[in-house]
Amino acid sequence: MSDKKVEKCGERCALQEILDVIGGKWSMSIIYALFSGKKRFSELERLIPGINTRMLVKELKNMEANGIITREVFATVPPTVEYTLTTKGEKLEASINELYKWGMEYVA
Amino acid sequence: MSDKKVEKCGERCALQEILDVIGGKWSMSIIYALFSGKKRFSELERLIPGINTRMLVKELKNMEANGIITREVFATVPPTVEYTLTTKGEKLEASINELYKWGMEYVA
DNA sequence: GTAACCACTTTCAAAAGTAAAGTAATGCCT
DNA sequence: AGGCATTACTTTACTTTTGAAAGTGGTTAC
Repeated sequence: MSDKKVEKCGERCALQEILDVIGGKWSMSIIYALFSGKKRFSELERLIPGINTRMLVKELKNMEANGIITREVFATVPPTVEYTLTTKGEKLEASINELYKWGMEYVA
Repeated sequence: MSDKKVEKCGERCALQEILDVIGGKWSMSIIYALFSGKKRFSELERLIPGINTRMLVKELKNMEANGIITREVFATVPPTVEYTLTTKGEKLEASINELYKWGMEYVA
């Protein structure tokens, strides 16, 4: 009766968590961009070609809610916001690099 | 002017390829199910709770087009169709297992 | 004073996803 | 012989998500 989540869905639960974090169309690009250190909103926008503001905002919010990034606001002028990977986020590096290698190898 | 794809987008191209394959809402679940061997359409439907027929069809077609699964039809009655991972598909196992471990570790 | 910078928000159309029912060929049961 | 089940999908109608573009508000450089 304890260990709820693991007991309840185990494998599939992990899968759900993963998909919620990296399943989105842009999440992986964002995480990838953040591997090289914290970034401001506009930096991310420039680093990820094709993304639009709305989606970047949404994904960042989702990632913050999922605990894989932190958002820090600076009362500068103009205002500055920095996004950083948490430990949980950083731990995705191995997985994403693996996927990445696969992608590089299999681009037809 | 040659080596088009690599030259044109390099890193980002690999990312696109990856997302096209595992970025869809259900792709990873399907690939995961196929790691344990070929499956029929209805087996996949049963193995992946929550998916609907239309989406399963769509994802399978997409995966076939992406060369990560093969589709084999048997003229039995009722007809049987088997889906199998290609080598390209199988090569995703390491990456997905990595992600998987992450998911298991960080399910809050 | 007006144009630009930053980090968003809003609006609306388009694309993607979901649910549920339908299709065609056959076999099994009664 | 009629009806139901099985398999692998289609089709239709609908909801949700995403995308493109313009707008907001405070400040500062020109």
